Amino acid sequence: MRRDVFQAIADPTRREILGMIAHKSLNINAVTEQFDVSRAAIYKHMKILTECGLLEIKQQGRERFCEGKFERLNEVSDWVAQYREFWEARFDSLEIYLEKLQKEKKDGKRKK
Amino acid sequence: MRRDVFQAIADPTRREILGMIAHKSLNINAVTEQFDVSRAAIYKHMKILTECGLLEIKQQGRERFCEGKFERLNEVSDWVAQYREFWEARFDSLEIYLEKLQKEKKDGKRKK
DNA sequence: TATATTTGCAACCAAAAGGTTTCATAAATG
DNA sequence: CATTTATGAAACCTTTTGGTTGCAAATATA
Repeated sequence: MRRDVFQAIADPTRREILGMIAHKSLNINAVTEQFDVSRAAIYKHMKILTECGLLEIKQQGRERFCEGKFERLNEVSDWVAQYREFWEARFDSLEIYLEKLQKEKKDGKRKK
Repeated sequence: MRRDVFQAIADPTRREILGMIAHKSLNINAVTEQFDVSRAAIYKHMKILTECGLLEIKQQGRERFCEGKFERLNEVSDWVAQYREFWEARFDSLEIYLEKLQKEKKDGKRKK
């Protein structure tokens, strides 16, 4: 069975899971509650995410907390980047976009 | 059937196809020659790429030339970008990376 | 200790994905 | 006009995917 990052993020449920645990690690039941599929289905998605390094599971008592590991997304980022020159406009404004992101980051920290 | 960019680029053959036609549009047979699957299989991949806007087919006589349309990759780019802060190191060096890219672009033009 | 909670995983299923062969059609060529 | 070339697409097949139910094991808790 193929198990790479591109395949992992192809499924919308898996992308949602990553979104949910990005800022706060959750146990498997907590994640399951957000969807209307069974725990087993969610568990399988998590296994796939784990197998390709996008998620890490840490046991704590009888619970398992899921934590996002986003480093591996650089594979996707790199792949997309090689085509960035083909949608030039966006490419040219990336520096501005970057500055905006940095600013937002600072503002976020201030609020906390 | 689901037909979004994430699903489209999940298949390695489809990613290869995009790579092949990025710089030079090719007809369907020319693309097929690069793989060891049937023309029909490649045609199906191309149909998927077309349906989600990553590829455009232009008829010219009895041939159809395939041309990459990479704008839609910004959907992927945006999705990944929201997690960039989680692999901080890369984020911090993005400006440098950008400069490098711009430089390479200029060098490329010079060579031609 | 008996019970409830949280999880791992097997067994099973329907639909989707990726592939094939085959045939039809349209355009270019001898 | 007959033939070759390039393609579109149907019919069919196998494997993968995403989902289910059910049960066992481990860890809290009453």
